[in-house]
Amino acid sequence: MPVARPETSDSRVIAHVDMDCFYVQVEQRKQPDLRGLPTAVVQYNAWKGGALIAVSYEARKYGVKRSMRGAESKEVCPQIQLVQVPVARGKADLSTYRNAGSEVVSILSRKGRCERASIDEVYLDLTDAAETMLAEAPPQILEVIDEEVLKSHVLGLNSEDGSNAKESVRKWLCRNDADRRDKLLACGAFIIAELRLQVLKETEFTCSAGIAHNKILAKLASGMNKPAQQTVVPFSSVKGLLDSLPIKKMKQLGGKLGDSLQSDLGVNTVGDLLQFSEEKLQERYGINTGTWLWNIARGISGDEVEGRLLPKSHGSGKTFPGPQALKTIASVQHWLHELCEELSERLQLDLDQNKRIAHTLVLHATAYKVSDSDSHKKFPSKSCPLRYGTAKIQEDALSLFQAALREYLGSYTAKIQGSQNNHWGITSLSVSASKIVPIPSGTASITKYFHGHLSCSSTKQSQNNLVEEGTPVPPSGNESYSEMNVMKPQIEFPGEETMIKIHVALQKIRHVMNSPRKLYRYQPQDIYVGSEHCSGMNQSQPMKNYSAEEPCVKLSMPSLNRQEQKRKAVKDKGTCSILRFFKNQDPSCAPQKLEHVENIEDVKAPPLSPGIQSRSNNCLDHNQSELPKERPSEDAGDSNVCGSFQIEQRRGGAWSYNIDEIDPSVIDELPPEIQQEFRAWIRPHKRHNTVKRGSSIAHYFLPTKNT
DNA sequence: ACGGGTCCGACT
DNA sequence: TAGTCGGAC
Repeated sequence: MPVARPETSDSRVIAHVDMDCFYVQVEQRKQPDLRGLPTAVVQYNAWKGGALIAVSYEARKYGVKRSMRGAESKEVCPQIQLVQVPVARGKADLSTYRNAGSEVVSILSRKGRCERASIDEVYLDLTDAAETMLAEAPPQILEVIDEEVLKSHVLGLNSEDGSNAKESVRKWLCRNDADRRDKLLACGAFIIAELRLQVLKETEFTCSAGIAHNKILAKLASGMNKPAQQTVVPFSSVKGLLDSLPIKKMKQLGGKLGDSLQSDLGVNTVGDLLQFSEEKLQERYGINTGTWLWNIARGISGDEVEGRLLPKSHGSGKTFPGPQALKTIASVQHWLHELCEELSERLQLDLDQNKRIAHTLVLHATAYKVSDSDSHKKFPSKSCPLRYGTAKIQEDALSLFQAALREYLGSYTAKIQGSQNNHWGITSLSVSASKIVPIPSGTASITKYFHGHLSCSSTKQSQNNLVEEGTPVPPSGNESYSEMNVMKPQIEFPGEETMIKIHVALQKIRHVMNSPRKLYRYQPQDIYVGSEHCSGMNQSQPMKNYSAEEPCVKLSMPSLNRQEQKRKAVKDKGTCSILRFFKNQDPSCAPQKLEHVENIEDVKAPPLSPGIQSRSNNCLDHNQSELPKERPSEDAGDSNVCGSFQIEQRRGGAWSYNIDEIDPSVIDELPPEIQQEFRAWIRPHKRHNTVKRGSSIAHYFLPTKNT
């Protein structure tokens, strides 16, 4: 449960963007003939036409639902087009959808801090962008307002149905006497409309969005008008919205907690929660959940947009329902091999593209067992340090499985392994990789080291230059990789093996030194400090309070000043409206190659100053890490790169990270300047509260909760 | 005997 | 910490 920040006057601008039936859209882009037709994506066509995992809005009109079987959907909608999920290694392969999701994230992350919430959803913190717009180009001064903005739904606006809806939206957007918080939301609506249009132009995907003062309300709103629409929740509409909102509609309350609220407390709407004191809720649901509920009832949530563009883990799994259950070790091994191969491939991609390393391998399975006293026992999960290389992962996964199976079967040990057994069956298997952290390129000496190989002599100076051109560096010295990427194209790596040694060794040190992030629970008299206790060396947490003079945001906003100019540029293609965008596309045509569509940056942001301009192109500052870059053309198999991992791992007694276990000889092999930094890391570090809070400390102060 | 395959976060 | 569990898409 996210920490709720009891900020009653939250003036952030948060957006939630939700792709419309995303998998369907991905398939429709691949196969444009399917556009406009009732379509669904199914996987595993074998049994009853496969299971639907995404349904187009055309198909939904016929009553087709997710979780129908393909055959079932044909019954209610005979003309439905069913597209199969790609299969690789005998299992569903979602990589095309993951990649499509990344395309979207890379666009949405241009205007502010961006959090990849799932394969097809993101949160954006547009506060700074909206502030800037309000200061420099508030809606009132705009002569022309984009169609897409006028089509926003504004909750609580009395004429939502009237024919003059657009006119009333326009009035709301431009109200001069409005609450400042609502003015900011209005700016957010402009920014989001533009981003959604940009997504459409560059990817052909439509999405819906919600704009509100916090994540949970934005999320709620984004689902209210779909597809291809956006919904704003003005501050003054929150109470009215929540009063009548069925409790289970709220994120996090759709499951057992929502059930309990209904049956145990008789709470049917979010508004009903208002009757209960915080203490009462805490008493029943615990201190965290209780406080969270109390706040949610009031539309309050301090959950922050994280600034993370990449997933935190990778997994690959498959179910083997009923009769297909695996009953021999050999078959388990076979499937583990398939799953591990996929996982390994994705890990290798992540390493190549994002310079990240996963540290933990986890095996999950479900199983059944016949006639045993505790046949209901769950199959335990097992994990171990992750060694790179497909074969290693396969080997380790199998060991984990066997350990888990022994535990699962208990005293009841199976003797026969070769052939069928009658005691147990495996109904699902999955392997996943977690604790994925960037390889440490941010530390000064390593950056220097790289830079040295770029034939820049003065290391200190070059470091500074890099920092200036790259991303603002959080004081903790672990940041995103913009700087690496800046130089990447030219780098001759100084021997990949050496580098990997450095990385792994540094990772271990960090691993040891990182204390787990503590949940900071709000107490009324407290100052809010988020969850930032020990962000020091953690995987770069974004600065929550990056300074107001972020060049990136500043720069992108003048584009809104040039609203009209931009309109003209776009107008040539017809209109800004998303619906009209599609009308203008000849459905019989092959999809346009969008790579060649003119970059809107060029249209809207004529060069200001060269230095700044280049920054705006690299506008990832709010975000922890970069999106995957183009796939390197060279094949990324299990290369020699992995070899050095293993050497290193073996020497250290690889099964637990202990700082004492780091082989000093590894360090000795490193270049001198890195050695030095290394030893500094090993020494007790004092980076506790050096986190720069920036000028807006006030941001962290809370009004005392009244009443 | 499940929508399947993944992700995430809290709790202990 | 590793492992479990719940929730969501």
